[in-house]
Amino acid sequence: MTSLTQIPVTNQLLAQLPADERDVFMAACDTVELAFGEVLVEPAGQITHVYFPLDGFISLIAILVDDNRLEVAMAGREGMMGISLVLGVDEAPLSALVQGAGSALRMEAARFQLLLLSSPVLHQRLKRYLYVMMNQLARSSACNHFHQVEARLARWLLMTQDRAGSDRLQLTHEFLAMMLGVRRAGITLAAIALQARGLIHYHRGEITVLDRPGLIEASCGCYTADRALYAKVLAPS
Amino acid sequence: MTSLTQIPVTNQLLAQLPADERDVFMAACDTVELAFGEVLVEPAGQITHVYFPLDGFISLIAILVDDNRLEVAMAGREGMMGISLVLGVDEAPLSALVQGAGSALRMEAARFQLLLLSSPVLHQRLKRYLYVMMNQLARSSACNHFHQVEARLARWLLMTQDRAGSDRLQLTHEFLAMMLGVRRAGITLAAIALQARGLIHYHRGEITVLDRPGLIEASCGCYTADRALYAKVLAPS
DNA sequence: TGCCGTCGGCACGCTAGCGTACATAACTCG
DNA sequence: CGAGTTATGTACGCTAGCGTGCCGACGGCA
Repeated sequence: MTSLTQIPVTNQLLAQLPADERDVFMAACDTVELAFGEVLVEPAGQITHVYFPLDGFISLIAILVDDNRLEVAMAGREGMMGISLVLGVDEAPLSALVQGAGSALRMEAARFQLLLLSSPVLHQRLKRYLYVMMNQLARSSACNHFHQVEARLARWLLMTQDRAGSDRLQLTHEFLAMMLGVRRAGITLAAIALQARGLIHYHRGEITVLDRPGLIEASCGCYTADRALYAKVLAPS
Repeated sequence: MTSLTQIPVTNQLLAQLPADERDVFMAACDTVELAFGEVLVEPAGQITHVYFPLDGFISLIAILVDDNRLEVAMAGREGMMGISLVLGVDEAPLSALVQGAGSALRMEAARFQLLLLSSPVLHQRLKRYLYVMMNQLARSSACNHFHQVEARLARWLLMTQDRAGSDRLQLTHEFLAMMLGVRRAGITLAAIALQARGLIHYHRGEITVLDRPGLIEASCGCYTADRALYAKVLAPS
């Protein structure tokens, strides 16, 4: 637990709350560091805390009964982890893996559910976030099915860059392969192609985004569509 | 055209409500017939009504900006259409296509949102339904990515049979291809394989399920997983 | 009875991505 | 510096599914 004063509240779900609601809410949070690779919750496990990332970010991963796994969503400073509690269910549907180290605001689950009752603006905002997530899940479903690895990789890098807030991403091909549900060798080929086009540069576990507009063009429209929906539904009112 | 059993004309989201809540709710509904092929709402369109299917059922289809489309969920008598309103958003995220003709209870959107405020049990139940849907979306995402057409077809037939309440399904290969996001020829091959194993029989637009346990075995575990989650989260309390 | 639209079987070459395996290169740490 | 570990490049044959097109069979309807 560290002091709140160090880090500005950059979580976009909390940033625009009315001052009174936000103060009460923040006072009930503590700030924690998320370590890369940390597993915050396993599927069917109990959600003990909610997390509002500040500069860390989290991959939400579906695990099938045959143990195939695929990243289905990401939660960074635009979102939160533990959204199921808004629906009154404290069982985690997905695995949550810290993908970018950094800080997050954390609150105990029971306290969160209580506070929600007296925070109408936050509550409404989280419901809208849930709506966006459902859409993104649906879109990802089709995207993963139809689009090629290179375009999906481009999309994924853009999503990660947004949440990392940096053009340098700590990512190995191996890790990317897990996220996209493809072979490591498949990522290597796609990465080579993106690098040859001057869109990224990478070297031993670090990928640098060189040409963001170019990367957007190389990605499928799903990246832009997701962003547009988020902006529309969660615009500051 | 008959089923093995008489269909109970009840929607499972409404069936177990306390009598007072249910009576109020039902009184505000009217019963409508859903015609096969009818499009209840287009993505980005406004949700004007919610539907609680009785023996009809609806496919929810994601449409990408490049016009690829894929069924991502189904709503039959176990569910509803228009769930976004529970989140306070009256814009449809997905296309809703009537896939099985039949009846449904319908209510105007504004009235639904009002009634929700005075129906705590229904409200809680619908939030739980939303939780199940999110899970199913996530699972489908991975399923569509990893599993083969034959297994996915088996899963899809089982899901459809549950909602149709009959072992005879009106389905062409063409239609199935659209739902699963594959070629018509791909469905033909998968259907031939399932028929050769004695699990189904089909003939010009009608598929009969012959061996349900066998079909479950031929499907990926995703069918069973979805059912188990629904049963757990939406069990009669 | 014959016509025609719909439905399903099948075949062709093609491509993306698979599973696997091995080689090199770059860092880490003793 | 040298040994071990990690990250990436690449190659092989293989498979599922693609896009397309054609054909026959069925069945509704005149």
